[in-house]
Amino acid sequence: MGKRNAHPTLSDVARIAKVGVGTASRVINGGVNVSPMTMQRVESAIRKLGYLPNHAARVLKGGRTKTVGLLVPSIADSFFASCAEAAGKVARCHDSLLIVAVTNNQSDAEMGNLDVLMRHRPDGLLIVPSDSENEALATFVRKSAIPVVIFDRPLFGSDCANVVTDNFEAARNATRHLIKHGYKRILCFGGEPELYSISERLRGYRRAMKEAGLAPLVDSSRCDVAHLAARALAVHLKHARPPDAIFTLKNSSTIITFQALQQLKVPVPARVALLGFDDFELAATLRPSISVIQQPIEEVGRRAAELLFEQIQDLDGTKRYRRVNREPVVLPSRFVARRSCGCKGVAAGRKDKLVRAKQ
Amino acid sequence: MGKRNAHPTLSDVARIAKVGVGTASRVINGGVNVSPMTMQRVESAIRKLGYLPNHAARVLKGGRTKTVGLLVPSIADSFFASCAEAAGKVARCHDSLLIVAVTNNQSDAEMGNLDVLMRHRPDGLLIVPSDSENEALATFVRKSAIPVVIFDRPLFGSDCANVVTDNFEAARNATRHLIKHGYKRILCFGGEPELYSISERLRGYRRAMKEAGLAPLVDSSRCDVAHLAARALAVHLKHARPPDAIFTLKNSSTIITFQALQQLKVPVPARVALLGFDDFELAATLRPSISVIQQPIEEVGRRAAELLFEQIQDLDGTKRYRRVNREPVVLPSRFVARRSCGCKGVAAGRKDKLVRAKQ
DNA sequence: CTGTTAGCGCCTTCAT
DNA sequence: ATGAAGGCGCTAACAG
Repeated sequence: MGKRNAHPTLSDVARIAKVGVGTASRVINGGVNVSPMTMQRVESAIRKLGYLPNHAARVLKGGRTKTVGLLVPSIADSFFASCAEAAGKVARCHDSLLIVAVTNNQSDAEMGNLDVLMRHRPDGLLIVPSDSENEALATFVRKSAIPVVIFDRPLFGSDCANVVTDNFEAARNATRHLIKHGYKRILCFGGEPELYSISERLRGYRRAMKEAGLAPLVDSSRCDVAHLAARALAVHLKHARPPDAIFTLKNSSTIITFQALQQLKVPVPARVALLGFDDFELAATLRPSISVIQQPIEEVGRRAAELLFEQIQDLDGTKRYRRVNREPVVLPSRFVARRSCGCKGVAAGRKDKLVRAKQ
Repeated sequence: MGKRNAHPTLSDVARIAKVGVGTASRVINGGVNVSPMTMQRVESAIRKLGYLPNHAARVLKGGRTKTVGLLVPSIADSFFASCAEAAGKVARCHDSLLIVAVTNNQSDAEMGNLDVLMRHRPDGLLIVPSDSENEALATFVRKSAIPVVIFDRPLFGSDCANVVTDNFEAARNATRHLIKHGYKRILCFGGEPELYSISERLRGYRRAMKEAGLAPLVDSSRCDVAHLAARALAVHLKHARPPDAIFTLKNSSTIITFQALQQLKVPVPARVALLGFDDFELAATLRPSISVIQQPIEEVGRRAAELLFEQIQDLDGTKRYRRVNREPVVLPSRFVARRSCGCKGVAAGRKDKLVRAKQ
């Protein structure tokens, strides 16, 4: 029974095949300069033993670890999950695996987990910074011996590649869209403004309002909890001059707002229009369907990973890693007009493209 | 500039601190038998160098790798993403990291990725088998030198721990619920019956129907594509005796069915009731709200990981790994009555618990 | 073509 | 309390 034995080593293989370890090594590495017959013997020994190269030993020899660290706020969040999947695909193409750590958007957890991650000597790092101004993280990244790509948010003071979406422009356009519909009192709601992406969206909103000569109306009160959000909205709605449209700054805000509106029995878009940043699976199925800004989620993950592997491969050529102080890659979002903003929405019967394929 | 240098090693630290590597080693490992002064010197050297223990070297010495392999169909799927997050939390408590590989439910990719995973010598494996009857996988698992926990689905012919939900019972109960409502022609729709969990649900449905003396009505046609599903449903609805209720076997089927019904302008539940397996974020927000069976998703991931670490720790005690041929852990699902099945749903104003917290 | 050997970074005795 | 030395599994360099 070769069952549950400790892992066989290359010298086990060599012994069984009656060759030297060097030869055995050559075989697992493509078998150059090995006679066909020897090759056969070694290969059968490998099969017989169920030999698998010990990754750690290879790493120790100074090679690539064929792992990439992924440090994101959460892996259960659909946005980051999709990014992770896309990045994982790219990694697999480079024969690499993802090592995942989560931050929950907390800077202390972030640094701690980064530390743990680094012990595994990943060939590169894919990071969504919990805080774009995290000085410690920026310093770490600057000193890092391995390539790093920051995505979804920037990291100020770091000099590495960065992939984000056009939060500002997209929000500005979306707000303009609402303005074109004739709405005057557009409430900008939800989202934590300390996150860079949110603040950019907020800035886009403000800009568009200003350009149109309208007074901005912002409520950044935490709306993580549905009933709190409902209460906050109720207050706005009872105002002497209530908002005639709401622009929500993130996925969950949009959903919570919609739920609150539904609960308050406020007709959408008749009395209040709704437009959200970030698409979600059922946005087209809700009644009314929700107009949104759709970020190229998977592309964010993919591009970030591609950029990372480009740099990793650069390292193979030159001895020392030369940092390319790239301009941030800004991926365009796309406005999806559905009904909640007052548009007629997509033609009936034409199915709307979902954000991501369910399997 | 200590910038972008290769990783400093323990002997670098020792040199700077003017001590032997042995002493330096003792310091990073808790510092027993080290004088406070030496300790200081070494610690400052560590900080100065930004030293991080090389994981690979430790592994090579024969210790734990502090990594757990996670092999799932997809990480973008909300079910597995939530499982992964929960498992990751448990792993972190054990000072371990998750190495992720995806299978896309394809057996060949599965074995290949498993191979890559194993090179990293994870301390244990968390697997969702792409196919419960995958003989190769079962054999691998049986021979595996490290603990394995299979979850979400069983793996026949493997003797390891298994965490699943009560697919059969939950489906049976749900079907009974529909029957209690008085529906006679209940269509069971969607889901690929080759997946064990789906087939169990189907079995539960059949059982309940049989017990009630009703004729089962099953349509397992692929409903991955919305318009195909719509067409299939349209056919059923045009039937001389159309179904008066639909029981969908998985998340995406439920959603697609709902969309199709909406498009066909079939009133729910008035003309056709709907009940789905698996909750989803907006199930309570759709009109009508969708009654579902809610699986304890995070608990699946958590329990699987806990079971795994139990076994990993067992290994520390005994030399050899003793396989505990555990009974499968069956986690109970919960029926959530909303309106689509004909129930009055949760009290208005009471917010429904979401499947998972958005952040 | 093939065998032998020197480390990679670390931890663990074993002396001191 | 500390330093020295062996070896974990592997690859690359060198000798045959």
